[in-house]
Amino acid sequence: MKTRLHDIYYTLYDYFGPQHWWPGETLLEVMVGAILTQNTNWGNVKKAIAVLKEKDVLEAHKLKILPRLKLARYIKPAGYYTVKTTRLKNFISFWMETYGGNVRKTKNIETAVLREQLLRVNGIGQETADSILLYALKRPVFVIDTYTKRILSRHGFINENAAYQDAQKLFVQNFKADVQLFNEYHALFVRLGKEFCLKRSPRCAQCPLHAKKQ
DNA sequence: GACCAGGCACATC
DNA sequence: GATGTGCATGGT
Repeated sequence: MKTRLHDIYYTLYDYFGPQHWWPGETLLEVMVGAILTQNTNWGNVKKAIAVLKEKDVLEAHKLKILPRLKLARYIKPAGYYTVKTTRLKNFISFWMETYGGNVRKTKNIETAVLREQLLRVNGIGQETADSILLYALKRPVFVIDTYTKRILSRHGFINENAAYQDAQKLFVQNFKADVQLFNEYHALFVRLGKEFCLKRSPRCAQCPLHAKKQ
């Protein structure tokens, strides 16, 4: 059954086109990016990732043995570099110890189990876990971030202080699980958020969703 | 110089 | 369970 959430998807897709998410050449780059981008502008994350590439350490086994002080220095442009160093180290330990850094070993693990394992890693919350699940491990979970929440509440789907699950439930109930759709839809929300729904943006009324209603 | 950015954990009540 | 706070860089 078609709902307004379907209409919004097509409106955004027509307006912006495909977003080609997640930007990243390897699985690990996507995972690392998911942690580095926590409450951080993507432009800063790109700088940090560029340094990791330049230093040739953007591989699980290399990050595993990289001294914390060096890692902290490399990721400095992404901000919060002390906590993020710990978070990256925690994640890499989990990834290496549980799956040997090998995505094929996750093949027979249920998405819900993987999600719980990720959430148990200190420094990985719901959004980061879901980003890793969707964009790195290709599991059909919908990622809820600040922009998505803001847009959903501004359009009356949830209230402003709704829980993560409340927002996520909307997509579980209205769409059948589809990695490509969830990938594109979330990326489109972020694009819309960046361009039109900034906190003090005077452009909110001009966004393609508002324009279409009139 | 203020404000913002693709969160999360921890302290405190 | 809700609410507040620290974490930090770089662009606008």
